[in-house]
Amino acid sequence: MVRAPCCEKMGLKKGPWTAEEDQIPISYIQKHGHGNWRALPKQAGLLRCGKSCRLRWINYLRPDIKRGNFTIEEEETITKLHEMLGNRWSAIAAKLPGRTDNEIKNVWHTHLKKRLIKPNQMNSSSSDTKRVSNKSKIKRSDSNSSTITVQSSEPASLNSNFPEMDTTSASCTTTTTTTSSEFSSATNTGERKNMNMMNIKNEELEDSLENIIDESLWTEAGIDDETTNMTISNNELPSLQYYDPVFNNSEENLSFQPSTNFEDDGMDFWYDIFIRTGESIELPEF
DNA sequence: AAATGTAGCAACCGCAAGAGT
DNA sequence: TACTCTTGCGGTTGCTACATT
Repeated sequence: MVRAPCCEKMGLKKGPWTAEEDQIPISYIQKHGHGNWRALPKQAGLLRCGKSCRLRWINYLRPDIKRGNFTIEEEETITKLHEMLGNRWSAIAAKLPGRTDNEIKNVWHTHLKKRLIKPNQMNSSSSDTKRVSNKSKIKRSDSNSSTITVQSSEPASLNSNFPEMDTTSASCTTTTTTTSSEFSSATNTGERKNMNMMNIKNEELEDSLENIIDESLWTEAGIDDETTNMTISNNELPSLQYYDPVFNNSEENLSFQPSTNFEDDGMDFWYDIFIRTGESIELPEF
């Protein structure tokens, strides 16, 4: 199939829409609807391509568009849905009435992603906050005592698994940030409102970890099945203490207990977070 | 005050899927 | 079945406003 000539070659306008231009598709669609986007600008007398009209309508002119900043609830929804669906913006937008995929995509890239990545970016790319880690390790034990450890100072080799991520950040640590952020919010300053979310059953934990750290990551990292632990940095939450999540055998739930064992590098606080099911764990020596 | 850097957002581009012929 | 056309999606770009040096 021969590609249609671009807008400019057809003498059509590109770039930002004016208020006058906006009125044309609005009144046309009010009268006729938008059966055929390609035909719409011709019939409405607009020097734009159909694609541009469609985009303008969907992202801006639609009457049911919700204006204004995203609420905290909306942001939380986006974060959770993105965790489940990935970059399927239209699917995420479908769950947020009045919000467009483009808008959600922008919010994700400009706000939400940074919130999740920030701690680990410091870990991987900021020289003055870099923790000296003698080795990267990602290990997983058997299903009954699945201690997950991500301790990465060499994330570059993992980037191919997460092409959507900022190349300046560590894929490995970025991936685990989702988990660590949840831990942070669950344990920060005694605010335990998210604890229920983290009180997940063993299988769910396994499932969510499978989503967060897929098998190719383990392989790519050259990691075998042994022990695991996770290291994050966090100067966004200076009041956060070191928490040692200890699996509760009787309830088969994941729970957290504060620990006095934390490390101060001078610039940042660093936390090793252990996810473990089945039995209590021994903290390493720093 | 000017230059430079950064963030936010609207719009564009290329590709793929699905419908129609 | 093959081809054409349209639509929708996700990635990317470029403009503008604001912040910093």
